[in-house]
Amino acid sequence: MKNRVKMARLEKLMTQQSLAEQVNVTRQTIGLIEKGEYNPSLKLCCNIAYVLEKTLDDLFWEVH
Amino acid sequence: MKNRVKMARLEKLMTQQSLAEQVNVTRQTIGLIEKGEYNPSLKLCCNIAYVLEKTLDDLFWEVH
DNA sequence: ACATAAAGTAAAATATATATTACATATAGA
DNA sequence: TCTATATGTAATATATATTTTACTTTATGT
Repeated sequence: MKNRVKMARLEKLMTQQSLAEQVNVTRQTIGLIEKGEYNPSLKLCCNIAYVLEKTLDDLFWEVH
Repeated sequence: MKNRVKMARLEKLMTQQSLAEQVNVTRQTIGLIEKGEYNPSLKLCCNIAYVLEKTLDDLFWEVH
């Protein structure tokens, strides 16, 4: 579950904590998603994408 | 969690059962996802998109 | 050197996605 | 009418995402 969340977050100069608050999860959840160790829910992915002003494909899609 | 899975599946003349088998979940899971009653995992969304030859955005993204 | 913010990490608890089993309904074909 | 296929739906069980709490590390500023 590699993704581009961390890059997109840093581009917006946003901390894990503030991203977490805006999408209503804990800092730990964001950390694990960025590390690729979680398989997050679609709803959470959408919320993250929305806050970071990206789309699902931008952050999570990879051509097989 | 509205989405366009059912449309994409029908376009490929594929049954819930066969889609389910190709992404390794049960028929019921596909049915509930199509109804929008589940909040599927990212991994499952990616697998569905891959089998249906779509991207995440094609099937699951909606502009807020 | 000290303090603070940000991030890494881990164990246990909780919430929920998904599986399993089972039964019902609708439709199309023989 | 009978049969088979596809789908809808529900209850219970299981796997796992996410929370909670807590400790640690790293960097930055004073």
